[in-house]
Amino acid sequence: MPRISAERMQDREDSLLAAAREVFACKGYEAAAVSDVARVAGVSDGLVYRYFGSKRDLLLAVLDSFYSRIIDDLERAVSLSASFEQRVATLVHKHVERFVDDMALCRLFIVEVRNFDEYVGSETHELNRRYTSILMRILADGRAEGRVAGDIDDRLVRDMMFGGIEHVAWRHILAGHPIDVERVAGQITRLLLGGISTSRAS
Amino acid sequence: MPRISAERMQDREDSLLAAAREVFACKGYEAAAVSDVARVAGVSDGLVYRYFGSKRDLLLAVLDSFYSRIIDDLERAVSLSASFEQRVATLVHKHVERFVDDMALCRLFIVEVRNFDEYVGSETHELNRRYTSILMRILADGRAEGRVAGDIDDRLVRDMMFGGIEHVAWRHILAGHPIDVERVAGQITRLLLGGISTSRAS
Amino acid sequence: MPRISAERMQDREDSLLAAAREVFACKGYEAAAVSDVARVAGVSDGLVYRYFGSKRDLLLAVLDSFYSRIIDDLERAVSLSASFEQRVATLVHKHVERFVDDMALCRLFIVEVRNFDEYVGSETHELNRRYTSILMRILADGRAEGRVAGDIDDRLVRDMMFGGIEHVAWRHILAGHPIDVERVAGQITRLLLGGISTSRAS
Amino acid sequence: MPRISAERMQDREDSLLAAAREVFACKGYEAAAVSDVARVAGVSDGLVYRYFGSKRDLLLAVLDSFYSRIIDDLERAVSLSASFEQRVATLVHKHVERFVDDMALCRLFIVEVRNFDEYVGSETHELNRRYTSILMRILADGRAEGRVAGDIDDRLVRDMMFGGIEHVAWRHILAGHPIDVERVAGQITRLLLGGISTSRAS
DNA sequence: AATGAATGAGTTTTCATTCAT
DNA sequence: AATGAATGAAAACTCATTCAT
Repeated sequence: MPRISAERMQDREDSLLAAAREVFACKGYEAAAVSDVARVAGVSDGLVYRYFGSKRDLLLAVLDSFYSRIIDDLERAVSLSASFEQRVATLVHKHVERFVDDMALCRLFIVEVRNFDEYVGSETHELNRRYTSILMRILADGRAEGRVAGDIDDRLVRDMMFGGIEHVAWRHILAGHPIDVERVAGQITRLLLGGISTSRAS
Repeated sequence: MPRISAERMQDREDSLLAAAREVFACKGYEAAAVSDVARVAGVSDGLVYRYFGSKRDLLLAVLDSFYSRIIDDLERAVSLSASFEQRVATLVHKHVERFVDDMALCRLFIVEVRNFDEYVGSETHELNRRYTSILMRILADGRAEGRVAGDIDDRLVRDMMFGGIEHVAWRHILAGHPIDVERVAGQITRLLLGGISTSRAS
Repeated sequence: MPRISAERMQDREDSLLAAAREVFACKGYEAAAVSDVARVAGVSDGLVYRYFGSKRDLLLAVLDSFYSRIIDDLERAVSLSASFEQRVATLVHKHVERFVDDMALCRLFIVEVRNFDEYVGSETHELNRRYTSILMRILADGRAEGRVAGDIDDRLVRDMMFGGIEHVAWRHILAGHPIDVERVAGQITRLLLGGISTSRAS
Repeated sequence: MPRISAERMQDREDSLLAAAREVFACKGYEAAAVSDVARVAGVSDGLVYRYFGSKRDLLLAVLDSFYSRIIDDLERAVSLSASFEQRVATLVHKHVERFVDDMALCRLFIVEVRNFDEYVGSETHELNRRYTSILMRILADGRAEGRVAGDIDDRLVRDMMFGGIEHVAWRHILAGHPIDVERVAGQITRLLLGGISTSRAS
C-alpha cells in the first residue's frame, strides 16, 4: 500500500528533474553530484534512486524531457509557415534560438550524451530523431513541390544544417557576444538554400 | 624496466603520447586514468608527470600533435588545387577523410576541449585557428575572384562547413556504416556551393 | 558496521575526535594519514569527511576541543586563589601540569598550528587568547594592587612564562624523567616573581 | 682514484648546504623537495645522496652548520662582557637578534627537529647543548660571584630564558611588526634578573 | 664521479550507491 | 516511503630514493 499517491510521485519526479536540469546545466555532468541534485530538490540522496536508477538515468531523463518540450514547440512553429522556404527559415530560426535559450542543455546533450555508445538506440536518440525528422518532412515536402534540387540527399542537408548551426551558435557563445538571432538565422537560411557560389554550382 | 639514455627521451615522450592518444580515444578524457596511460606506455604512473605536467596537459599535447600533423597535410593538398571550387572540394574531401581516419581524436577535440573555458587562447585553439584559416584564405581568394556571393559571411561558411561535416561523419560512424568519402565529399561540396534550392534563394 | 541513529552522531564525532587526537598525538600531523584516523575510529576513510571538511579541520577540531576543556579548568583553579602571588603560582602549577598530562596535544599546538599563517584569526587562535588572557587579567589585577613592577610589559611576562614553562616541561619530557610538578612550579613561580639576581636588578 | 679533489668535494658540500638552507628556510622541510635543493645548488638530484644520506640528514646538516656559526658568535660576544649582569644582557640581546636575523632557521629547528625522537643524542642536540651551555657557564660564574640567588636551578633559568625569548620573538614575527632588539632585550633582561614583583618574592 | 630518468608507494579527497532504521 | 549515514573504490599527483649509463 503506497504511502504517497501517484500524483505526489509525479510531482516529486518533476521536481527532481527540474533540480537535475539546473544542477547539470550549471556544473556539467561530471562535476555535478547526485547529492547536489537531491539538495536542490529538497529530498534525501537516497530518494533520488527511487525515481531514477542512476546518475546517468537522471541525465537522460533531463534531456528527454527537454526534447519533448522543444519538439512540440518546433512542430507548432513550423506548421504555421506556408512555403518551403519559410518553413526552413522558421526551423533555422527556432534552432538557433534554442541554442541561445538553452545553451547549457544543448551542451549537455552534445558533450555528455551524443558521443557515447549507449546513445544509439536510446530513448534520447529516438527523441533526437523525432526532432530532426521535422526537417526531414520539410525537405520531403519541398522536394514534392519541386523546391529542392533533385540530387540532394536529405540526410546530408539535415546534418549540414544542424551541425552548422551548432558551430555558429557555439562560436558566438564562446566568444561571449550575444547572437542576433534574426540576422544569424537569416544568413544561415540563405546559405543553405542558395549556397556559396555566385553561379549555379557544378 | 630499462633506463633510457638522454637521446631516447623523445621516444619516451612519443610513446607516452601514443599511449595517451590510444587511451583517451578509447575511453574519453574523464574516464581515462593516468595510470591507464602509464600502463599502456609500459612505464610507471609517476613518469607521466615527468613529461607532462598534468593529465590535462597530456590531453592537449595529444591534440596539438594531431593538429600539427593534419595542418601540413591539408595545406599541401589544398595548394595543389587550381580553382576556387576545386580548393573547396579538396578541403571538404580532406576534412571528411580526417574524420574517417581519426574519428576518436576529432571527437576528443570536440567533446573534451573545444567547449571548455581554458580553450580560448590555448595552443590548441591557435592550431585550430590555423587549420580553419586554410578555408578562410580559400574563401577570401574566391571572393577576390568573384566566385563567392557578396553577402556571405566567411565565418558563417566556415562554421557551416566544419559543423556540417562533423555531423555527417558522425552519423555514418554512429550508424556503423563506412563513409564513401568520394561521394559524401562531393555531395557536401555541391550543397555548400550551390545550396538546396532549385532556384536562386531568397 | 552498524548504521547509527541520528542521536548518535555526536558520539561518532566524538569518537572520530578521540581517534584523531590519538593518531595526531602519536605521529604528528604530517605523518598521520586520515586513513589512520578512520581505522582507529573504526570507520571508513570517507566518513571522516562527513564530519570534518579536511584533515586540517580535524586537527583544529582536536585542538579546539582540547582548549575548551582546559580553559574552564584553569579559570576555575585561578578563581580559587586569593592573592596575586597565589594566582600566579596556581597558573604556573596548572600550566606545568597541563604539559605533563597533555604533552602530545601541547606539542601538536606548538609545532603544527601556532607557527602557520592561517593560525592568526582562527578559532584556535581565539581559544589560545582566552587561555592566555587568564594570565593577563591576573597581571592587570596585580598591577592595580601594586604587586607588579611598573615598568613590566604584561605581554612580555606572558611570553616568558608560557615560553619558559614550555621549555622546562620539554626538557623533562625529552630526558624521560617525570616532573615533580609541585617543585618545578614552585621554582618557576619564584623565578618569575623574584628574578635571578640577589639584589634588585638594573 | 677520485675524479674530484677533496677541496672540490668540500665546496660542493658547502654549496649543497647553502642551497638546502635557502630552500628549507623558504618553504619549510616538508614542502621542500630534494630536487629543489639540487636545482638551487646546480647539481643533479642523485648527487645530493652522495653527500648526504637522506633528506633528513640534509636538514640536520643545515642546522648543525647554523649552530656552529652562532655558537662562536655568541661565545665571542659574551666573552667581551665584564659583569654577570652584562653577560646575561649580552646573551639575551644576541639570542633575540638571532631570531630576528635567522627566523626561518630558528623555526626549522623548533618545528622540524627539536620535537622528534631522534633528536635526543643527535649531533644537533649536542650543538644545542653547547649553545645553551654558554648561559650555564655565565650562571655558574654569577653564582660564584654571589650574583645569583642561591635557590635557583640553573637549568630552570636556561629554559625560562630561551623558552621565553622564543615566544617573545615569535609573537613579534607573527604579528608582523619588527622587533626593537635593544628595547625588547633590555626588558627581558630586567625581567629575568629582577622578576615581576615589586618586593622580593617569596 | 655524476647524472637524471624512473620508480612506486603513499596521500588526500570525492561521490555514486546502498541499506538499516 | 523516506532518510542520510556509511561505504569503499577510485584517481590525480608528489617525491624520496635508486641505479643504469
